[in-house]
Amino acid sequence: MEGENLCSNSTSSGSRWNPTKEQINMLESLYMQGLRTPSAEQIQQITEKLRVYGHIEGKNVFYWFQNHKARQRQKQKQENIAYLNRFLHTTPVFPTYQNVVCSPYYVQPPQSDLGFYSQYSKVPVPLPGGFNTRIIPENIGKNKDKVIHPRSRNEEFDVISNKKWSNQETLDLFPVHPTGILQAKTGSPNSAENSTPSSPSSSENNCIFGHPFFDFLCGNGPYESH
Amino acid sequence: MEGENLCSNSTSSGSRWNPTKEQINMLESLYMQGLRTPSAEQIQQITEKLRVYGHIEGKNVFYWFQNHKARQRQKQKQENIAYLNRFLHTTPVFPTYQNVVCSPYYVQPPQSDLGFYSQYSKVPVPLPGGFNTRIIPENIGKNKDKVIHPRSRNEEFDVISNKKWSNQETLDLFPVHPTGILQAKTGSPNSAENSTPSSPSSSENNCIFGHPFFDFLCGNGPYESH
DNA sequence: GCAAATTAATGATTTATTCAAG
DNA sequence: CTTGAATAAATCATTAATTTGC
Repeated sequence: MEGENLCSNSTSSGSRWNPTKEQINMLESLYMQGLRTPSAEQIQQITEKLRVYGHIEGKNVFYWFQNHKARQRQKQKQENIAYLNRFLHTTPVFPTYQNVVCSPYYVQPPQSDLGFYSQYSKVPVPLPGGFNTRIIPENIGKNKDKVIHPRSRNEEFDVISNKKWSNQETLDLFPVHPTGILQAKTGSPNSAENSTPSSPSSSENNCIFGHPFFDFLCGNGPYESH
Repeated sequence: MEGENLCSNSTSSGSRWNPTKEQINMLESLYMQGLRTPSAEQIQQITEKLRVYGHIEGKNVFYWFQNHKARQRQKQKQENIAYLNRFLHTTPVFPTYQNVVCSPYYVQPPQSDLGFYSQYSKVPVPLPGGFNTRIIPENIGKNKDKVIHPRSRNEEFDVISNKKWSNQETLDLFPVHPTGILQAKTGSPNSAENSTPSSPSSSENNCIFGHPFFDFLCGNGPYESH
């Protein structure tokens, strides 16, 4: 607990970077400030700053952000799902919002990258039940499968959506009993957490607001092929 | 104020849904949690929950999310533009980050889908400088194309070590001394240093979460936690 | 109290996507 | 339609925690 700098590789030649507490604290601090994908310049500067605490290279900083971002995202996803489940299944009343709003559950995502652009932050999020069915008003109770097509997004409102709604089986994400609490905190990294590799996602759909549902839903026919 | 339930169409036969305050509050709450494009199941459940406050159908929920998402996006876009303008025209220096970070301008993107996919929330955030170079470790210093190889990690760090990484000119993002105080740098921003659209500076923001903020930036002193 | 044996974290790589150019 | 840049997702591998037997 004392010699902090005994850091990592100072001794072990250097198999892998082993950050010191100070380094971690600072990196987390930056992350919290909103930094997500530092540019080369930023990495460089950060690295130099952190070097006073022990050996470190730019790539370590780069990887740290990559990993941290990805893992925070996973954690957040779990929490969000848990929250939603609780909401849908147990809360008769809603969090009223006036006091709440910034729900604790949703802290992470602020993705506002401070200085980066985040390529795509899509995280399909495997919804438990056979969700992702079709959301159109009409279908709201039924399901269909129609895959739409990818990439035709528009700036304003994306218009498309590609998803594959398959009817999956109900994952047990949603607890049967309302009493489930979100203790979450997964325990095993090993197992596959996201079993669904590619669930596509879609985007916002088009729906034409003037129309009574249907057309757009079902009638997605025309979309260009990219 | 009194009869909340006089909700919508109770009177007008049913021309169109007229949400009650409670319904709106709840919908917004969900939206804030990150919900963007609820699945059919979710819509169904939400609808049932909200029904206690007045007439409502699944399609209403569906449309509400569609509209709300679109409108929020528009609003955000305007704000981003406004920010950029401010940034480009007035701030010579970089927001140091220490105080800044959670920029207000960039609030929207939180997109962490609860169960939705967020297509891409790209808001490229016009980075001023010509950042966005390449951040990969290899490149971090090197330029080239040496692609490292798959799994030959023993090799030491083939190419990756960043060597040339250091010759950049120091951007003044980070104060030179770890002990620096957070008075930000205000130094000289010459280059493109900005990658962070950050906040307007407002005043207080620093210490947030228990983290030291960039000590390293400002230099509050290293301390270890735990 | 150790140190081998397990398990949990997390650093480092690889692979797949996505989108923009050409 | 092809290719390259950028990065998210998945995976691999090593280190730190912890557990367990002595």
